[in-house]
Amino acid sequence: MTITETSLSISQMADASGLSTHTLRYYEREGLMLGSIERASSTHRRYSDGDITWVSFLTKLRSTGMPIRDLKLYVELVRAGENTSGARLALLTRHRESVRQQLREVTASLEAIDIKIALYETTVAEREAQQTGQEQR
Amino acid sequence: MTITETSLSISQMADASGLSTHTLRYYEREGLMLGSIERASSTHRRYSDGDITWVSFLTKLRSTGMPIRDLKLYVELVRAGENTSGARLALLTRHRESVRQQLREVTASLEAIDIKIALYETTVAEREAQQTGQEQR
DNA sequence: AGTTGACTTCGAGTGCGCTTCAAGTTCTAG
DNA sequence: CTAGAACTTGAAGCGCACTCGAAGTCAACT
Repeated sequence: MTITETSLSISQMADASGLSTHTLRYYEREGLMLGSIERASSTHRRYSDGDITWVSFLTKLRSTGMPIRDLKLYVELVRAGENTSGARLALLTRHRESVRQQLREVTASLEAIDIKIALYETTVAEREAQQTGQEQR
Repeated sequence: MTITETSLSISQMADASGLSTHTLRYYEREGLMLGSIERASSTHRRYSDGDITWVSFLTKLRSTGMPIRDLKLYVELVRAGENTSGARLALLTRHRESVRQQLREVTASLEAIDIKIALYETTVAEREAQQTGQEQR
């Protein structure tokens, strides 16, 4: 049984996560990483499997609109240990509700845009038909 | 038959649109209004029915993430007249695709968050069960 | 006519999330 | 061993979309 321990350089991590190296360092500076990143050469970062998983979850929270401020709260709870699971659950549940609300709003606005598009489609089709008629004259 | 011509002050418009009076003036400054807003007292704005409809559509575009820059392009097309309907259709269609993409991404991230929440729910339930057990001792 | 509150302009300020810069250090390939 | 690419830090800068402040004008009520 071989355990494959992945360890990525910052640019590999950037590729893997879709974040820039700048953003990865920024997140670390902001205290969004669980612990301190291992340093292979005592200066160059090496990202572990755990780091990859963690950053991946951070991006899920970010892409659903959670502000950095709240990410900080969440990471602090995780660092504080198992007895904060209630608080973490509360935080995530609250966030989920806001995401759902956001989805409802975007979907509703999208419907209005759909209607507008449909309108333009008929307008454009009519204009094209008219132009074809002119060509026949 | 009575035609009810609505005409709102800026603060009424703010209430009606959900935007602040600051934002309404800002939009106007940025050239996002179709024409110039009527001035009742030659200084105080009066928003017409048409203005209300227009701002309402602007907010649909904004709430789906269209940047101000693109709103400007759109309003310029509308101002330029009927023969830009093809370009407007293209702009809106492109935006719709980006909104759909955005919805897909958020939905996917939300699923990951759902899974995490489910995990915490069992953890919290277990901790509570354990605590109850301790109380019984 | 006076007071209070809503309105005006224009420029500056804010918060967010990166992003870039500068100057130096370290790794890697030949 | 050396050249060049990749990495390091800390601070400054940027783009976006508002948001606020100051100083003054106008409206509506008593």
